[in-house]
Amino acid sequence: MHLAAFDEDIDPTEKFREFLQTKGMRLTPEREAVVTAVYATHDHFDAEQWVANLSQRGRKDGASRSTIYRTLSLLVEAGLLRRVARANDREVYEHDYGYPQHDHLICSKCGDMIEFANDVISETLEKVANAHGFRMSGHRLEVEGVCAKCLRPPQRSHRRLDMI
Amino acid sequence: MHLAAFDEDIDPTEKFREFLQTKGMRLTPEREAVVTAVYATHDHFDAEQWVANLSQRGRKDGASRSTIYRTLSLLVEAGLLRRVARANDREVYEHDYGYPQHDHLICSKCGDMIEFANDVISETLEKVANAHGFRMSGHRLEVEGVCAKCLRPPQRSHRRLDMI
DNA sequence: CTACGTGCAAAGCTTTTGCATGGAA
DNA sequence: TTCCATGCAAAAGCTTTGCACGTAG
Repeated sequence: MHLAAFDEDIDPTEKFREFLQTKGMRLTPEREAVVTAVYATHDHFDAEQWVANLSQRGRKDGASRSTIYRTLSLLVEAGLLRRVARANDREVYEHDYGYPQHDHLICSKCGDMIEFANDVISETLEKVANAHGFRMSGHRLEVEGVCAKCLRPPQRSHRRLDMI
Repeated sequence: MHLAAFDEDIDPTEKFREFLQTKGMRLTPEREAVVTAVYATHDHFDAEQWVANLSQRGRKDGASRSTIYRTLSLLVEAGLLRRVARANDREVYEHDYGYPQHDHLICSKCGDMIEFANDVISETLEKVANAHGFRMSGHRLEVEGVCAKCLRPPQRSHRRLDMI
């Protein structure tokens, strides 16, 4: 699946530097540490996860809590990250650059977030927005329910239902 | 537009009382004050709005902050309310009983929430969920962007752009 | 030398909770 | 008398901010 387009082949750090430049800001070692860290894998994450990780490291390899929060906001502004849901009262982030648009099924039992891509939804939203003269810049769709894994009755203890 | 179905013709307070009974709880004057208040109009609202309003009133006509928060959660459980978005760091609620399913366009300029109903979206979500063996219980869809009103250049002060 | 950045600690906010008091059944 | 409820004040928990100090250009 190759969805890369126009500017999506330069790496996130570079894209971030460009964004910062347009705002008269610099790509500091701390900011770079944050981009590198969050782009190392395509997992969903929240701010505290990286605070725990990055605020321990040496000076030029990590960043403080304040800097992490400030940088995450900048990354969202830059179009590199997307605030995609909320779990345990924390904002959940994910990459918004270099990956195809998608939404999530969120399991209320185990918290798992299952990604799915569906063109019908985005097309429909376009139409609805147009019909209202609304200029859509993005959306956030959280589908709540129980995932297949959690629906399967526990294998260990049979007959558990009888206990209820 | 008459969408009322099976049990949707008894009033919210009564439905709440039934729900509470199944949990061995009572419909107190405080709880009743909350249901009545939030069901008086079909507007979107957040908890603090009603804290400001109801916590001022006399004993049996209002409710304290704690009771309001606790009651709102019960109303969500009961299927009477739905947490539909988040604005200014507050949970936004709306009726989930007696009104057809819908989602929202949220203007990032003025904060306005425009309701829209679209069957294609719910149908698509059903399909996606089924395909993943996911039992969907609901969803939350927030479409971000700028509404028609805010897109129109301000009429009052012409040439405002020159001032920037 | 001037502006931008960082880190720390404190503040800000919404929402939740512990606890003592009060009331319904 | 036994639970369920309320209200108050405090706690919790994430995120933001004021401020003093550094440092790049």
